[in-house]
Amino acid sequence: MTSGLRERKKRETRQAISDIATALFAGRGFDAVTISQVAEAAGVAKMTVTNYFPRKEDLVFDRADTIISGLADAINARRPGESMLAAVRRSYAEAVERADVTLGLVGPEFARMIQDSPVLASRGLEILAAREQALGDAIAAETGRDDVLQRLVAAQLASVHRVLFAEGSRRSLAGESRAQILAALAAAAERAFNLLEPALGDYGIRPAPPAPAEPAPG
Amino acid sequence: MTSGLRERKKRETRQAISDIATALFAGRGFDAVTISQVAEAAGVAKMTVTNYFPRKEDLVFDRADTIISGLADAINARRPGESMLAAVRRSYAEAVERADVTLGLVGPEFARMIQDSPVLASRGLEILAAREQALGDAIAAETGRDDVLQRLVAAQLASVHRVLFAEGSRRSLAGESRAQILAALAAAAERAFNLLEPALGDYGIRPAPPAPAEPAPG
DNA sequence: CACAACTTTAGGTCGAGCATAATTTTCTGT
DNA sequence: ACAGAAAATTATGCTCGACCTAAAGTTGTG
Repeated sequence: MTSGLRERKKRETRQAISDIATALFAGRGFDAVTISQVAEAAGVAKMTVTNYFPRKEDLVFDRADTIISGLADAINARRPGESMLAAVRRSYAEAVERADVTLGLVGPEFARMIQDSPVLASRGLEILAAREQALGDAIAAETGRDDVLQRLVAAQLASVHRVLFAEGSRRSLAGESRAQILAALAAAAERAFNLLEPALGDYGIRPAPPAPAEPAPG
Repeated sequence: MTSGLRERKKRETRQAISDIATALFAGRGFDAVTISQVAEAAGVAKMTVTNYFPRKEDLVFDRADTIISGLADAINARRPGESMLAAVRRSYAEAVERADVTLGLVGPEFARMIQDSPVLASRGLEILAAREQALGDAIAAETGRDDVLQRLVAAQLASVHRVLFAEGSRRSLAGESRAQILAALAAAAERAFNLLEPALGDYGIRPAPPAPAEPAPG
């Protein structure tokens, strides 16, 4: 269950630690803040911080799971007749619609914090690699095949998100407004997905489902 | 100059340390060998190892620079009338021709060593990211433009190498022979580059050079 | 041959990550 | 409500990578 006092406290403690840590990092820089300082600021033991966040980077990339599974989810949620490319394109458009932070709208301090810390940048790469891996797994599962081609398709689809994320971060760092960035990203996404259209336009189209409760023909 | 005794000794020391370290790592695993042990085995002080290889991972990825600049070099070396895609395709074919190690023919122990160490795997991602970055820079320099499109082209081209590298490593780990792997990679590369052909076939074609010492027309 | 420039070494600091056991807090059954 | 089980948190201590500084050793040069 997720309703007991124990579970609630755990979630609260975890969130409190993460919040305080992010604030400290954004202010002084990731490498200039020690885990002990985070623990002290959060009013817990150093070991408790380590228990919740095995690596220091985890304090920053708290929602990594969502990002990692996002593309695979988009593939799995594609509609009948929709190609994988179309599904990813649609999921991106929807993310723009709701101004999703994971598009790169992370705020200047946050972007700078990551950029200034090799450890964080490296962890970012790991997350992106894991996302592409998860997408590749999903594609392999869907198509029933797993060779270079499936992995390359995954790489191409994931590349769009990745490059657009970099663009979003760049514009965010440059001080552009959120609306400005979203408009630019939407336009760039159009061009980017269009580039992939000839190669991937008819790849992984979900077949129409078996006819519903209509009287079967014959 | 690089001919003095001092320079020669430096190169020898560096190489000796790197060789001994790689042997130790391959035998016992990257994380199970400390820098002190490497230093002791090489007969130098711990600090000397650190001086040559600021990070422990550098002991393994010694020739990272070559890999990082490889794709950018391929772009820059393309022939008149040759597209960027064609240049990368050709450079890959040439690498297969000479059985280049960087295709993923790294040997089972080496591949396992990297796979078993999060630190090394992460450093591998950094190198791949740096290569894509360098390729993107080269493309931007050549085209005189640097926006999402150029970076996406770089991502797609680099993806081929990356996915094929993973395939090479996988087959290497599976115990396939070098010749077997090379044949498989060559075939897969054909399919992979063909997939990109419609999107990138006429991107970044190098213009014909100004006519040579022929009498100018008119 | 002496001095400058450079390399190597010695010794120490700091922080992340991990292990273990003790202690406190929450949950469960009666 | 209470005892005992289970889980979370804390206290303590260790190893190792990364970094710093000063001294000692080595090579190049006038």
